[in-house]
Amino acid sequence: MIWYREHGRDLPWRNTQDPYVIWLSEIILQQTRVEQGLPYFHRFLEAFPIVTKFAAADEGEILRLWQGLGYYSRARNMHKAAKMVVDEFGGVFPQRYAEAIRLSGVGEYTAAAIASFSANEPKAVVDGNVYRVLARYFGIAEPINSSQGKKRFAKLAQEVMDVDHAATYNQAIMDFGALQCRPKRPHCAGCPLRLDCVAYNAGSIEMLPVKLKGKASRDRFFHYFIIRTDDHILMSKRGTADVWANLYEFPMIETEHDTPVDALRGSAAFAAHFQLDAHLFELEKVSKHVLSHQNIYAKFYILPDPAMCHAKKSNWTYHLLEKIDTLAKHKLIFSFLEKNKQLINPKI
DNA sequence: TAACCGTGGGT
DNA sequence: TACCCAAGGTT
Repeated sequence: MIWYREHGRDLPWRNTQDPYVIWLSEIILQQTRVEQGLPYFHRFLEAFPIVTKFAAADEGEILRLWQGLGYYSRARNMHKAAKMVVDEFGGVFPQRYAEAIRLSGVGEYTAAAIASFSANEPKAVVDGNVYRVLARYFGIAEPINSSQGKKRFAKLAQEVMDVDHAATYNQAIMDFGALQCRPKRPHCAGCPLRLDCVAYNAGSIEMLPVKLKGKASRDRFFHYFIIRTDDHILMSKRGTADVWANLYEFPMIETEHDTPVDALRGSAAFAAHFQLDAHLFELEKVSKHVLSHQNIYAKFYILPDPAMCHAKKSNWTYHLLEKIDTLAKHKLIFSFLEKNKQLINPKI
């Protein structure tokens, strides 16, 4: 397609038919901008040039490489998937849709991407770009995030795809959505499809696609405690049932409402872990972190005397100060560490 | 099936 | 500012 040759972006995973490399790039790019994902793609490919190396790594190393990308379940699912490739496919990464979709973290979109880009299997990709292009071109006002809408768009995408050029078609329609039929201020004036575009002719480009709104975010209040000896610092590994699963952070207490330090020190949760007369230095004002479905208000405190922490939870463990770089942490923590290096490393 | 899962950039 | 969006998937 001429348009693609002129405007398509030259990205490293486009010049390969290796399903492992395609899988790597597709998982990294889920809900992620190319500019943000690109360095991670290179980082992972360098650390794990083949899928068997990925499978052999430990989860901590993978999460550490993933640190900062968000949606950390993608990293854990990749590890599972790599092990599945070794155990169930003899270490040969599957190219077919029916096989790829069995892998953890690989859904319909990613399986279609792997199958079409690696083997030209005629499976249409349906991502945010495709929803937008189809909704506008065919003038479909059905919500793209309702279950019925998803089925309708998936069916339509498969019907209109060029089955003889699956890889090129899939790449092209996504590029078309990203660059030409973009969300805001699309380039309709010079669009080669505008004469047949239902939404363009109806003047409803800006209204499509339709997306149902989710419910509002909830507010959460996190209180983090910096507890260190001369050469160690107490860190806590998060559980699996909540945000930032399996990542490390400082020991913390969550409160139901915005809680001033004095009220915090009087709380049962505080008494469960700390001496009641423990000194507490408040470090920063509350910082707000907006996540997908929650607003997290975080405060940091220093507990100058580590002995005042008398009851450590089983997931609270001391780590050498010089080793905390090797722990996978979420953004709230590693950006705090970045801003407060002198607190953690007195040698600086 | 609707809720949940991060982070960053654009408007 | 507050919201939308970005190469989605799992439970």
